[in-house]
Amino acid sequence: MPLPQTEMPGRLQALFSERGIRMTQQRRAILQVMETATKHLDAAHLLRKAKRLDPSVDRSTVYRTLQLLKRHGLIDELDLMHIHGEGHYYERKLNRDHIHMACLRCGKIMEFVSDIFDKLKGQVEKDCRFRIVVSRLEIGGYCASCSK
Amino acid sequence: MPLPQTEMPGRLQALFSERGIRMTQQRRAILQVMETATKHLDAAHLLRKAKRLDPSVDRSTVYRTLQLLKRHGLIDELDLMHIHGEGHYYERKLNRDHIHMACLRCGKIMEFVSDIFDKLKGQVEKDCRFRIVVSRLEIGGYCASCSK
DNA sequence: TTAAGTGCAAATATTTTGCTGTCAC
DNA sequence: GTGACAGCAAAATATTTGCACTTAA
Repeated sequence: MPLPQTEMPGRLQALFSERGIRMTQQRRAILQVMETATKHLDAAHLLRKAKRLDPSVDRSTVYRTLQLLKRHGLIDELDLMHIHGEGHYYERKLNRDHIHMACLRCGKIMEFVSDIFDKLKGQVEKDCRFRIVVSRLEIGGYCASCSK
Repeated sequence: MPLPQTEMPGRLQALFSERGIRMTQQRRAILQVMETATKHLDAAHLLRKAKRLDPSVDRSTVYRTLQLLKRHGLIDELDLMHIHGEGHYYERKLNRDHIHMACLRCGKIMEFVSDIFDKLKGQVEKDCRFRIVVSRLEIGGYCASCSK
């Protein structure tokens, strides 16, 4: 039986103290941005938004906090087909994994949850005897409006 | 009915002339490395190997050729969970898409072909009315030997 | 012939690191 | 009090670009 792939939802700050991770003013700002973000953020955007909450936040603290969050499996790192440059995007990991689709024409990002995706991961765990920690399915192509 | 997702197999050089893409000594070297590679190469490895065939090959030509190959859908770009640094890996696109699994402990990269994966892509095309051009499923976790 | 491709060097973009001072616990 | 964390500046890594010269078709 595979372990659950994702974290329970909950406030990142609460998860930090549960795990005994030290909370700082800067981390609080960064976590708050991650929690309230409505779209996928790259490191530069995250920095800019966190600076609004706490101007002392430095770029390196953003990167160090992102590493911390990744290590704890609290966020996912995405490429989104590098639609805007070579950097990465980050999102809060929620209950259920989802697929990301990026429209190569209009740049829109769509998300999609699928039982078949879960089934596929189950197959990989079973057939390859591979214990999945993190998975990422990203698709590039043309959305309904752009392929009309 | 979705279009086929992948290129027919064939020598990259032949595909170039079919499409009227100009062939140069440097591109020939780079393509030959891509064609004969037994594992996933990053830009730096590709450059080093291409230089052995033609010492005049420059880093920028490698990047420009990679862009060309990507634009023509002849190669796939992978992250392989950034197991060694932040760069990308490249592989010849063959008949059938496959999943990449990277062991977070030993660094081994595994590939897996699955009908369920094809079915999942079919579902995305149908349910989201999204025309898929390129797709990438990368999984990080622990391989059979490492999770014993 | 000439548009496309190349090397070279420099620029850009992204991420990481060393160090010294500060703060959470 | 002390070990973990911070900012800052600089380095490291990865990729792109401008330009003048070269070459494939």
